[in-house]
Amino acid sequence: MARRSDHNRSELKAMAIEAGLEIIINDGLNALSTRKISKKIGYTVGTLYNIFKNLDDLIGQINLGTITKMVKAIMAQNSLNMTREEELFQFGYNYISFAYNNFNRWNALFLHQIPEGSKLPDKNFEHFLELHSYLVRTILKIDKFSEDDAKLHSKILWSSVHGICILGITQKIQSDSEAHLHFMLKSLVNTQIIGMKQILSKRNS
Amino acid sequence: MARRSDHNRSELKAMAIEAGLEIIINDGLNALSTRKISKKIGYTVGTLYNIFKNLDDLIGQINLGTITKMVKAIMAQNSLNMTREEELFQFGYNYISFAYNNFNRWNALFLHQIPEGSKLPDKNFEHFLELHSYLVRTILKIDKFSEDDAKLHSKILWSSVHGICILGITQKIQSDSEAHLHFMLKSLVNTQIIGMKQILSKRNS
DNA sequence: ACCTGAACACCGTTCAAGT
DNA sequence: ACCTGAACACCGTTCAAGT
Repeated sequence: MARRSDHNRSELKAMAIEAGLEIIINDGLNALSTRKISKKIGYTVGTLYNIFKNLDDLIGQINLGTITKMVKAIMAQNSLNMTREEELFQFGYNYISFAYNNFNRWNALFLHQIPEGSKLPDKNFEHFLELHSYLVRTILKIDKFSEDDAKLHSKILWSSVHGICILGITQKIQSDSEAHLHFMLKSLVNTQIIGMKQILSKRNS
Repeated sequence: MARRSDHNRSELKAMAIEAGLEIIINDGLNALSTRKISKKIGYTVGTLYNIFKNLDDLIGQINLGTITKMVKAIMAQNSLNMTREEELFQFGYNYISFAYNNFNRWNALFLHQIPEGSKLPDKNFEHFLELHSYLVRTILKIDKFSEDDAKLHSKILWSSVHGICILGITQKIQSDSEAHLHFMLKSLVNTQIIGMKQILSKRNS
């Protein structure tokens, strides 16, 4: 048997990614398996290995879609008539909202850790670059920061927002609602901006 | 066959936890299996199910040990001749150091997510309470914060430190060394403290 | 009471064999 | 060239049967 060719290579790929995504959304990354995907798309497991290197590769491609969607969602409702400070807050707000409303999908980005060898950064995360440089640009507009300072602060802010997000949503700090996460975020951004400005003005005096 | 009784219940429990911990430390949580543990301790899988409810339970007990060790490590070198600010920094420093130097073990705390049902907070994390309240007390000494403010800021600081830690160590933000994580931490704590004070003094004026 | 061995229903991955 | 089916080496969990 073989060579059904009901679907070409790229169709199969799209079907597999779609099917896998559905499983992740409904039951989380840990519920995902090659066998479930193949059953869903009506092909044998072997077929998946014609298209993907292995399960890690497949998950990576699913996650790439999530990252793309996330970048869009975060950039979407930004920067009309906002102060710089509001822009930073909005960024965090969007980050948290996406995570909260797409939890399994978002969580899969961080649960998926490629085995050992490659201590290289996950290629997928380079697609957040647009967001990173948006943050840097916004910080640069707030005050006379050096490029290095802005990069540093943007990484700190990004990480902090992520920390609130992951610990809050997975209930590792007491935090009862999305609203409360946004409240923490508000305070974080406020203190961070004020502190950044202060340090800068002290250094320059 | 059966009833070897070479080891009593609590010995078996300790052996299983020890064996499991070793696997996690060497190869990460994803490499852990009941079958590997049982082989290591020289008993059948079935035996593990006399002692633990299931694998999640077993992992939970391994993680409890990690949390205990982590709390000790963080509290150990604290608060002699330090300013409040230094104490906060030292807290984060210890947090990051522990994570960096016990990565697989520390990471297991966050990779292990209990299936679905219980949206209750992971009982294990209540053992961080000592650290949380230490943070709150330290913040209260920095300035005239209300109890609520101190709790809020301690949660934010904790989360932010965690965010730097997890994104830095797993290479999701560009950060090349433990030293650089400490550098980010330094900046975070500085800006956070200054910001907190400023907001407080503005509110009171 | 404690432990085993076998069973069940799952995994990821490979590959000879079919069309 | 594409797909299958079977195989291999693994999983978590249960439980009758032995001591």
